[in-house]
This record gives sequence, C-alpha cells and structure tokens, in this order.
Amino acid sequence: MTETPAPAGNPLDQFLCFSVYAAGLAFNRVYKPLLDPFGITYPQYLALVALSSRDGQTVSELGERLHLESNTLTPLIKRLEAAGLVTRTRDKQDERVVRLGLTSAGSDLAKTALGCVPGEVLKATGMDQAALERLNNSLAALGAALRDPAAR
Amino acid sequence: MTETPAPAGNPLDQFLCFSVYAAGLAFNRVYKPLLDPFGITYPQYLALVALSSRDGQTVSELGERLHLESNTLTPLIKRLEAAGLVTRTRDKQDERVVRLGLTSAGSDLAKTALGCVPGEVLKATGMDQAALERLNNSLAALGAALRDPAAR
DNA sequence: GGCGATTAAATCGTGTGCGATCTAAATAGC
DNA sequence: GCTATTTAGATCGCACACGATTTAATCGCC
Repeated sequence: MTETPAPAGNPLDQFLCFSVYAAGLAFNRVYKPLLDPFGITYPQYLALVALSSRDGQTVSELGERLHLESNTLTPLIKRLEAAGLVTRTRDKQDERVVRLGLTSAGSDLAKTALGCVPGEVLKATGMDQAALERLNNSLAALGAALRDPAAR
Repeated sequence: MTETPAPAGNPLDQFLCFSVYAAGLAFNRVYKPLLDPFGITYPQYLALVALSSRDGQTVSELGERLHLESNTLTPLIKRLEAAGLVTRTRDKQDERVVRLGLTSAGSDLAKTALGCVPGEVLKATGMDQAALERLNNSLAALGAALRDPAAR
C-alpha cells in the first residue's frame, strides 16, 4: 500500500508491454524539464545524440539508429534545422540522399546536454550502474527480438 | 554483424532510456497487426483491458492506471464510445465525474483479444515466462522510481 | 541510350501525449 | 447563504509515430 497509487488489481501490471509503455512515459516526463532549458524535445535530443557521433549521416541511417522513418524524421529534422542546430544538404553524388550534420550550436548543445542530463536521469532511476546495464541489455535483447520478423 | 542492422557505434545503445523507447516502438509495431482486425489501437487496447477489470471507473481512475490524464484520455475514450465499445455517463451524485463502462461489444472484444493477442506477443518476445516476469518487475520498479518526485 | 523498377525523402491524414487553459460543478470559509 | 477555491473533464495547439502515397533521382536491363 505504500507505493501503489494506482487502484488495486490493475490487470495491466502483468503485461510486460505496459511496463515498457509506462516506463517510456515516465522517462519522457523526467526528460522534459531537463531538456526544456535547451528548447528541444526528447526525440530531438535522441536525434542530436545520434548525429553527434558521426557527421554526414543520411536520413535513413539516422532512422536505422532511432528505429524511425522519414515520415517521422523529416519534420523533426526540419524543426532542428529551423532551430539552427542541424544542417541538411543534398548529396552531390546522389541527389535523392540528404546528409545531416550538426551546426556548431547543435554540437555545443549536444555536448552541454550530455554533460548534465544523463547524470540527472541516472539519479531519477535510483539504480546503480551495474543494475542499469543489466536492464539495458535485457531491453536491447527484447527490442531486437520484437523487431525480428522471423519471431512472429 | 549478424544482428546489428543499425550503423556501428550507436551512442544511444548505452542509454537505458533509449532501450525503453525503442522497445516501446517495437511493441507498438508488434501489436498493430494483431489489433488491426479488432479496429483498435494499442493505447485503446490498454484502456479496454483496464476498463474490463471493473465497471464504473472514472476518467481519473483510468488515468491513474494508464498514467495518463484527461487531455489524452477524453479523445481516446470518445473514439471508443463512437466505436460502440465504451459507455460514458455523468455521475448523478457528482456531475463533474464521468463513469466509464464497457458495452457488451466492448466486453466481448476485450475477452476475444485477451484470448489470442497476449500469446502472440509473448511469442514475439522470444522470452520464457520467468525471464519475462523478472524484466517486468525491474521495469515496474524503474517506472515507479522515475515517477517518484522525491528522486529528482 | 532509353525505360521500367527501385530507392530516398517528403507529404498527408489519423491517433496519441502533453502543457496550458477553460468550463462547470462541488466544497470551504466566512 | 454566498462567494472563493478546488476539482473533474474537456478543449486547444504542438510534436511525435506511422500507414499510405507522392516525387524525384538512380539503377537495371535490354
């Protein structure tokens, strides 16, 4: 009774999918106040982090990293471009392709955010590094299994 | 190389939040083809399951279970009502409150879906019951920690 | 070299999530 | 009993996510 604010007997609590769903909502709510000062959203933050690892990624490559497609990414990237954080340039070799990069403002923002946000999030999880890593590995495996078309 | 379709060196892979995010996306994509025949979405499915446990829940109570508020739930519930699956009635004692219930069609749909969908989802996870339960418990604890205002 | 098939990204419509605000009903305090 | 406050839902605008389609460029094959 000490930590179940939800009504008793919630059948959803037995569902792994719901735990993932609810944890996702909760992460989003932890990130929001941390990212608001930077003027970016949580998915935008993920995109900036993914882009900071390598310059000149295509929209498709970014999509592979984020598990998203152009229908979601194009508007998101355009907002980051409008904010002056990301550059979009058509590939000269293949005009179908759009190459993405961080502006210096985007790079700075990513660096600054990565300097303080992850620590705050870690604190909010209340977990130690080892437990966090175990859970991360389990979830990565779960995601890979769910994405595997052979498994259904 | 056998199971890493994403570009190498993805810094996001080290983020627990991203594993949760990506697993959530993946679950959604597993559920979609399973729920399409019933004409409902994944959040609508969660709402129906939550409503099937008890009749006459209020919007707020449903929100506590789903970790959502009326700004998200009201439109969702109205769609379920328009689909003939849910009833909405103002409480006679307190006219501010809306009591929710399943129609017989909604109850039947929930029963039928619960009869086949969870098994398919379990198969897609590729996990056994014990591992699934452990992961579910870890994630429930993570969600509770993230929701705890004292922890940040 | 030309043309159908493929590919990358963009566009569009619908359904969530959510901060902010609004409305209406119940309660508190005088 | 009457007003100020609180509470439950609803509404609105914006940002994802995604199925479906479109556009434009490249590739494959003859």
